[in-house]
This record gives sequence, C-alpha cells and structure tokens, in this order.
Amino acid sequence: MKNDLLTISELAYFSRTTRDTLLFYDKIGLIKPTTRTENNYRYYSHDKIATVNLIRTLQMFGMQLDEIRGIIDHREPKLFLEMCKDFSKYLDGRIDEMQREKAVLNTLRKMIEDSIDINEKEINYAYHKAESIYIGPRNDYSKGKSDYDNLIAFYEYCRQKNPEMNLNWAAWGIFNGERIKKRDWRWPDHYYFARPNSPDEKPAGWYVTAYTRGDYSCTGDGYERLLRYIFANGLDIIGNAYEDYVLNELVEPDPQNYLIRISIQVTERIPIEGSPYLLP
Amino acid sequence: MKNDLLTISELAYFSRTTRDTLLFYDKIGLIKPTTRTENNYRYYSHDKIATVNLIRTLQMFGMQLDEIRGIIDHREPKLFLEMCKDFSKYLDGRIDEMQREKAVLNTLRKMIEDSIDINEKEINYAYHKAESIYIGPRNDYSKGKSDYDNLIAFYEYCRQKNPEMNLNWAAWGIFNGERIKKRDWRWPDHYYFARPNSPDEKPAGWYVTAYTRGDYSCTGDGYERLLRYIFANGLDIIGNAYEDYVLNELVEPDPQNYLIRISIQVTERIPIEGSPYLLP
DNA sequence: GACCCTCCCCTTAGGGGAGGGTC
DNA sequence: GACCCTCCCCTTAGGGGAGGGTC
Repeated sequence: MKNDLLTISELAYFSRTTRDTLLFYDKIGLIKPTTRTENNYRYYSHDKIATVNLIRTLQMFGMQLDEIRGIIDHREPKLFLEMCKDFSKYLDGRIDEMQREKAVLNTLRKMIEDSIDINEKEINYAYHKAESIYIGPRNDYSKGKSDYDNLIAFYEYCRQKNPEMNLNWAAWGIFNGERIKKRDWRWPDHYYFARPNSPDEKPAGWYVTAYTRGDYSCTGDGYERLLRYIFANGLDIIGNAYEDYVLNELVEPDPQNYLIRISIQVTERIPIEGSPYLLP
Repeated sequence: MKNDLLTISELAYFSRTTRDTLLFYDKIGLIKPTTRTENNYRYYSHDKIATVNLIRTLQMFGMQLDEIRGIIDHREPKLFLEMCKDFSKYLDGRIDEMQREKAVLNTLRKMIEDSIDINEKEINYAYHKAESIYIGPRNDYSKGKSDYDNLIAFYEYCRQKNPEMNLNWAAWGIFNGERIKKRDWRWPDHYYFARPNSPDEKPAGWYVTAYTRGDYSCTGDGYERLLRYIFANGLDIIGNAYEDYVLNELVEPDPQNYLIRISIQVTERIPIEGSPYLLP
C-alpha cells in the first residue's frame, strides 16, 4: 500500500472478488485504476471498493456489464427505486412459479412412487378427489394434422396464456367418455398438465383405473379391460378418460417399458345387500 | 418426411427447439440422426422428440450437457426420484432466500423513500418497533486491523453460517452506547444486515435519530447534535447506536452526498405536567 | 422457393497458465 | 518469496452468417 492506495490484490480482497476480475474490469473499461506507476503497476483508491459492490448488486438485478457501464456514472435514488420495484416484481413471479414447479414435481413423484408396486393387470375402482389441472384447447385433427401438431399447438397456447409457465413436463391426454364408449381412443381430445391453482379441474368422483405398458399408441388393451370391468360391474361412463404417462421418456430409455395410467370417470356403484362393495 | 422419419427442421419444430441446437447436439454426440442419406441429410425417428424433452428437463434440473450425455442412457425411476428430491430441496432453498431478498429490498426501498423529504438538521425522537437483524461478531481492531478487514471478516462469518445468504447489500454498523457517551464513534463494534427471521434484533424502544451527509467517516457532526439533544432533554443513552447507510454507493456517485442515519436507543421521556411530550 | 449441408466466427464473464519483471 | 505485468488460450450452449448443393 502506498499513499493510501490499494494494489490490485488488496482491492480484490477488500471487495471480495478476484484479481482476474479486476484485470478484466480494467480491460473493458469498467473500473480503471486510479493511477499506474511507471512500471505499470495498478493502484486503486479506497472508493473503488464501493464500485465493485455496486457492480455486484447490479449484476444481481440481472444486468450485464455492458448496461452497468452505462449506468454506473448516472446513479440516483429514483433510478434505484425503479430497479428495486422491477426486481421485486421479478422475484414475486419467480417465487410463484417455483412453488408451482414444486407442486408439479411432487405430483410426478407421487405418481411414479405409486406405480412401483402396482399389479399391472388389476383394475382399481375408487373415489378420486378433485385435482387442479390446466386443459388445452380442443385438438384439431383435420387436414392431416397429427397429434404432434396438436401438442405443439397446446404448448403454444400455454405459452401465450402464461409466458412464465414451465413447459418441460410431459403433457397428458383427455378423451371424451362418449368416444371411449365407441372404442375410439386413438387420439386425445385435449392435452393437459398437472398444475396447482389452475382454472380447470379433473372433477371429484368415482373412477376406474388401469395401467398399460408400452408406448403411447398401445393403450387399446387397457381400455378393453376397463370396458369389460365397467360392463361386468353394471357401471356407466359419465365423464372423461384421463391418460397419465407415468413412466415416460424421463425415466425409461425403452418406449416398450413406458407405463400409462388410464382413469375413466364412472357412476357410483350402489352397494347391494350382502355383496362386497368392491369386486375382488 | 420419408419412411416416417423427420428432417432436422421437423424435429426442431416438434420438440420446440431450433435447427441450430440439433446441429450442435449432433456435433457433440448428444443426439445423432437415426440415419443420414448419401447427400448427408439428417433424418430422425419420432422418439427423438422425447429425447429432446428429456434433455430440456434435465437442463432445468441444473445439469450440463456433459452430465446429461452420461445419464441419458442410464435412465431409471429411482434415479429420477432422487433428482426430483434434490431439485425440490433446491427450490425450497431458493424460494426461502428470494423471500428474504424481497424483504431486504423493501427495507432498503422504504429507507430511501423516507429519506427523500427529511429535514437533515432535525432530530427525531420516537418509539421504534423491534426489527429482525443479523449481527456479526465483535470487531477486532488490534494489530493494525482496519474497518475493511473487519468487514471482510463479517462477510466471511456470514458466508460460513449461512452459505445461501446474499451478501451484496451494504452492511451497517452498531456502536456500543457507552462508547458514544465517551465520544468515540470512529469504528463500529459490530456490522449488521437487515434480515428477516434472524436470531438477533434491534430492540424495541425509544430512539433519537439524526442524519448526516458525507462519507462513512463524517458522522461526528451527527453524533454531536444527538448528544446535545439528549442532554438538553434530560434523556440517557441506554442501548446501542445504529448507523444505516441510507444513500450509499448504490444510489450516489459522489461520496460527499452519502446520507447516513444514526439512531441511538435512549430512555423514555416522562411527560411533565403542562409541557409538550416532544420538543418542537 | 424452401430446405439441407459444411465451415467459420461470435457471445458472457471471467479462469488458468506461461514467461518475465518488481517490493 | 510474494506480488506485479502482458500475452494467449479456454469454458457453455448455442446463434448467425457465407457459400454451395438438393426436394
């Protein structure tokens, strides 16, 4: 230290950064040394510590060094208050979205965990609580449009309605119950995401559930078993069918091992005197 | 489309990415085309759509492409559940920290806003509610250690106790009241941060507050005015002095314009019959 | 005309040396 | 011996052309 000036390493220490960073800031003209001696050594005044702090804070607000260079000599309280407000709003949005992501993650997790000890051939008949979901527009298969085209349209729809939305989770399918009765389960009528606090819901009620193994076009076997069960037990389809892709590309390299869960909303079974409420 | 294979642009469309990205993935061997024709055109099978989705999801979990390449052929439910748990924990931590950041931001904002229409020469005597703050260890000025050294030690202390903590906000100073009585206000005894849900607090009680303008070494004038006020009004110092750097390097290019707020905890004034409770 | 290919250069914010001089 | 300097190369995940061939 000479004349109360700091060497480059001292400044790095006091401003909790590295010598390399300061060399870089010098190079791009963001923080120039207060003076350079004849042997080219850099010396900095103490107030550069504050400048480094300022830069770090502005970086935290999401600014690039280029912008920061523009702003650094035009600081003023009003501007800072504006940035605070913006950043606060940004934090609100991120917090909100992260909370949603967590909820979706837990849904996925529970679904996978539940699937580990299922009996694949068993049909389940049970009451389901309502679930908040996000339903896309009705799919359009005219003019040779494929299910992929519809998936793209669904993602596009989500992005427009809700730009913050995380679109990386697999979308699932909804099939109108009337179509299932006609044994037409090739393509879903809607795509949907699990998503808390959404305007839509999968309604509460009684559902029959089956699992099928294989890729997304191999659901026929599951539907056949469900229809047989429904018929044998005097039930009736009164809502939609939901396909959830439980084990999918996220966890299974081989499409032949994908696991799909199909749930169809049906009538409540009226208990009959002397007979068990649920079939074995 | 030929033989049910996708061209590179079709795959890009269906997997909501760009042609450039797929060229890049081919180059680094992350997704190779299913086949290449003699003229070097790339053709992809449909299941590559799932692969792109997988990559995007793993990226969201914070993975680099290098790691992803290692994992992509070893997918399995257990591994995915692990990653879900890790990511969920990470989200919890980030949400928590962002909420704290927001609160700190609001404190800063309120302080700056409050300072806009103050009368700089006025002394304020008022009851303050308790505030949650984060206090560092006692500063050590032996062996020529500077206040900067102590600030570094404070930051280091914070980082060790709480690695997630955001350290970019200005730290403020605490001065023992007994030292203030002896007119020794050169260096703070502790540094502290505003921080909600901290173990420490600035206690509730009666405080006298003054503002001073100038850099961090120009606080003498403020303390002198406060001591005169305290004496003139028959008050006594019964707690610490807190220096808050209201307008600092974040908002003011010129250190001569920094604004510092000094609050000292004092006795409650007993109202005297016929006299106003507060001095003008 | 729209789509495909292969080079090749560019971006952010520094980090990591090598080779040589200075407190 | 610890610190300083100036080159120079490297990193991530692609984006943006140029120049030439193909559906």
